[in-house]
Amino acid sequence: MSLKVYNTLTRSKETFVPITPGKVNMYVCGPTVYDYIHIGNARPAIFFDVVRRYLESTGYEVNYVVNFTDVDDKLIRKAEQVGDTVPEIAEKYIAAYYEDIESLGIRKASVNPRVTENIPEIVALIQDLVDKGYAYPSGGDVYFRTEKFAEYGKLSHQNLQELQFGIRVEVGERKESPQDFVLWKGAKPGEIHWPSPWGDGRPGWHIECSAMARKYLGVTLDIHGGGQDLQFPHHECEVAQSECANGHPLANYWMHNGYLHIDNEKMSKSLGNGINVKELVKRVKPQAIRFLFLSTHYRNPLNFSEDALQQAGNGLERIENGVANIRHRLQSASSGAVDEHVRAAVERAKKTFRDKMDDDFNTADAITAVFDLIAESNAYLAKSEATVATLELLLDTLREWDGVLGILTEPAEELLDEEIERLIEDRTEARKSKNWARADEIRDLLTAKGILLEDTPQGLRWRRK
RNA sequence: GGCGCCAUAGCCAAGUGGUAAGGCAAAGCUCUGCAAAAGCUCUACCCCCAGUUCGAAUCUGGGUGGCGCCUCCA
Repeated sequence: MSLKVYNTLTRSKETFVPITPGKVNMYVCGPTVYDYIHIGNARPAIFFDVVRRYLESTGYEVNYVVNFTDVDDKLIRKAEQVGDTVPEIAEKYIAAYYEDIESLGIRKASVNPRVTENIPEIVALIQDLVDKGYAYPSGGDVYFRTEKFAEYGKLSHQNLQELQFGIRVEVGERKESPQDFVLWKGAKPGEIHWPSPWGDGRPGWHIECSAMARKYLGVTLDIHGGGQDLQFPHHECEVAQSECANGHPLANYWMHNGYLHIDNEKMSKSLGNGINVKELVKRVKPQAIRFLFLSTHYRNPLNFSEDALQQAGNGLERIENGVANIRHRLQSASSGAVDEHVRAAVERAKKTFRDKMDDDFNTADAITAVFDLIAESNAYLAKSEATVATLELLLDTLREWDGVLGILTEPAEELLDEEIERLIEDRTEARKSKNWARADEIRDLLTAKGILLEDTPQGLRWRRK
């Protein structure tokens, strides 16, 4: 089975065929760095990280570009509020962004281009559009002449005539038509600005992605991703700009992840229900967050709640226990061939995992393959004999999957302090002499310290709870 | 006004024509000195009504309820 991707452009699942065999160019809209990222930002970050990892795991070389919008109204406002410059604000939140994505196990993109470092490319692109008659300067701004692009609306499936303008945002006075959008904004006095043929100013929001996508990945991308909320107007405008300038499709596959709600409400600043990644990872295991996000299909809305988080954490623990069970058994396993029943189960599970991921990245179903294999593994572990080869096969498989999902932590070899070591030994002695009272006393003592003791047929083991 | 999404067990959630995956939680059992881990068992008139079909959670029509976008939210 080959990879199928749901394409927003055609509203259907299509077989994925990259432009260059073996390579994938992927562009995902990144954050506007005026604040810490919240869990709504984390959803696409995690999901597209998984897309990238999966593509790589199947042999593709992925060139993954995520931009930073490091100058815009929000940054300018923030800078005014706190008395810093726009670049200072950007620097601060870009650093925070890197910390946050790392804490969530999100790998860095191949490139993270910034708007402010690509002004010449942006100006050149606007100039190109002006020259071709798709854009016009007006009062220091430059606007895109939307009705000149007949295909405008093809991505979000909107009809230009049916759109109602000015519902949410006021229509600018300098526009020829209300549906036109800004490519270059003339600077107000004192604002950060760059020179351009139309006067000092800064790029509009949409143009940056068109310019950077072209610069770093070429005129046509294999995959362009982002949150559903970007579909219109942002991505629609990108399509218009890029396709008018380049004469080629901007992207072959458009992928949009669904919204994230909090307690069944849309997450928004006005409701004050936003949750910072930084805050969250302090009290919740990052892997549990990934697990939660990946247990719902990416195009469906995801409701984020404490309850859901707790459930995800419990589910994850089952997988972690399964892995720990294998590791522990490894110490007492014998040499010998791989168990045939397990080998067959591994093959089955691998096929399921791959088929499900190939089906438009159905991570929710792929995770069931993980649970199935954990169940097989636990059953095998219950047998009196276990071979190292079999256990290694199980671990390798789980590791391979985790290379895609990123939901497991490799436990560091941790040493206990001497006092605890001594207590554990005392307890072992107490148990030998059937001094249950003393044994339980020590168990309770250690439990209070967050250390859980488990007596298994293969001997004692402990873990942190 | 236009475009679109969602509704499946107590909770989360796959499945989009062949008779309801998986996880969490709860309960019971097995194993166990105790505990943990694990295993087993158990839980669904798929929002409603009508239609198409040999067969519908799945397709069509009509409802009900919730939600989103319509020019600077991921």
